[in-house]
Amino acid sequence: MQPNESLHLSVDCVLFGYDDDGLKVLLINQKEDTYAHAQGRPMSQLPGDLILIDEGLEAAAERVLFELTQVNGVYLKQFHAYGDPDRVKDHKDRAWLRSVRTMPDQRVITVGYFGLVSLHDHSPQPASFAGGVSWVDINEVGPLAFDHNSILNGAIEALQTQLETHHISFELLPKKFTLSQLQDLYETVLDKKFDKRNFRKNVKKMSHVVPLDEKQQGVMHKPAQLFSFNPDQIENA
Amino acid sequence: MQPNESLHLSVDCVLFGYDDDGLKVLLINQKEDTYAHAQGRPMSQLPGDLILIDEGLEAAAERVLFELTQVNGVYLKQFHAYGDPDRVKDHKDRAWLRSVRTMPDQRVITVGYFGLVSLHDHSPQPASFAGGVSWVDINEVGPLAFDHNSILNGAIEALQTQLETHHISFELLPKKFTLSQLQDLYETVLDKKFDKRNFRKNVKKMSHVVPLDEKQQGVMHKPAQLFSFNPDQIENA
DNA sequence: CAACCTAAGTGTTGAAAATACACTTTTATT
DNA sequence: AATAAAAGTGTATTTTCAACACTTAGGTTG
Repeated sequence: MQPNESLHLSVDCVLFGYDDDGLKVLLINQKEDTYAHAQGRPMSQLPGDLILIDEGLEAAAERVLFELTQVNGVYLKQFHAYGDPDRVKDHKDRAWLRSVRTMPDQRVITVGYFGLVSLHDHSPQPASFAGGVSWVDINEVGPLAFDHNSILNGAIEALQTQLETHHISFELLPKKFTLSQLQDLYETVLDKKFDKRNFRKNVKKMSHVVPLDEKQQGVMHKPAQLFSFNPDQIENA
Repeated sequence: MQPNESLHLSVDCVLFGYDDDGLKVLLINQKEDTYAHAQGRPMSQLPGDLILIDEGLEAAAERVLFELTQVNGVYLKQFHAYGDPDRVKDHKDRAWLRSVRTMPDQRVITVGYFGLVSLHDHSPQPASFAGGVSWVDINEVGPLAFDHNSILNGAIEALQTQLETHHISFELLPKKFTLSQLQDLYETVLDKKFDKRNFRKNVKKMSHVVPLDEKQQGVMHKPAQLFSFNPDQIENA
């Protein structure tokens, strides 16, 4: 038997964006004339694409994100491969596939990457040509096409794990940030509350979080000290 | 452009076996007439195979392991996908590929799974037809074909992480085991020493490790109490 | 059967880390 | 000058972690 003679491979990207009003994911709304339906409504999906014949997996993920957001150099991490033979065979998804693929019935294995961008400084706007691309609050994501809800869940778990084990928070914050912003980030991503004083005690131990000679301005309360990350100091523990 | 019109997908399995003299990996020695060379010696590789057209990823990994060991139901966990476009293009690997593949020049993306078996009770012997399959001590693995050394390293890291976060040690131990065996397992896998008394204090807190009314026999020292795992009691924390 | 060998088994103490908790300060606004 | 809003700060308690040495049970040996 000729194995996997027609088997396709894609990457799907879960791009997390964070700002002061929460954690969001970049989703694509399927176009009007081609969309799939869930309870009569058009569906969204994660950005993704088939990988090119000579392209590495991470390179493919970078390409997909760049095409959508024009942003380069986002933090990207592979988290899981999804290969259920029927993962693109659901009825609701077939119509859309027929409209965009030359071989819509092919099995597709996909490798999931999650990416992190800060929406504070510069909001990477969805590239103009990419109609229907939008940031959706992580708690307001409805049913997605294919198995994208479970891919999203996998990405959220991976993000939570990494936030606790690696030092990636600065990927989601502005270059200068307050300790309250840092704490809000942890609370949002990990979905639990921290004690303010204890949290700050822990931050003081992190040598890569450095205080600046600068304060918040224009706020109608005591202005907070600003901090930044020194990536050189990230201790790999 | 037609993307990935000829791109292959495989699974590679890192099967860890454990017994009282250490942690081993199942490796395949490439056959005499087809082998690749490293410094003039035949090379080994991880067991793996192209996935079949209608087969799930985990199913493919199970099949590969069953064909080699005749053992079913081993603990299996996906840990990473490897997709460097050149990962099977090294000169030393080409000869072997030409001898076993109909399309030896195709790019192959592979998904890595690691598996766990205890070599205490029943040693799963390499299936007879699979010539040149053997258990190699984890510290004595030489250069492997393709990128299999880095896949192996990825598997070891994943195993270490999981041992500390999930309760998987019983997959590597006999059904009845002593606390010294359990400690040896942790020390071998994590490559560090533990204090005996502190280790045993921690084990007493694990509700899924239950003492039996049974002791070791035939040892020329104080016989140890036997324990077993109660998988129902594994608290998912 | 006594001496001996081997690994099993067992508690305490001090240090470090994690938790719980409430008031004062600084700025902008009215 | 009073007010509103979030920033910033210290201590006492509990829990966890780390270090450390002798006694016990069974088998073997002379």
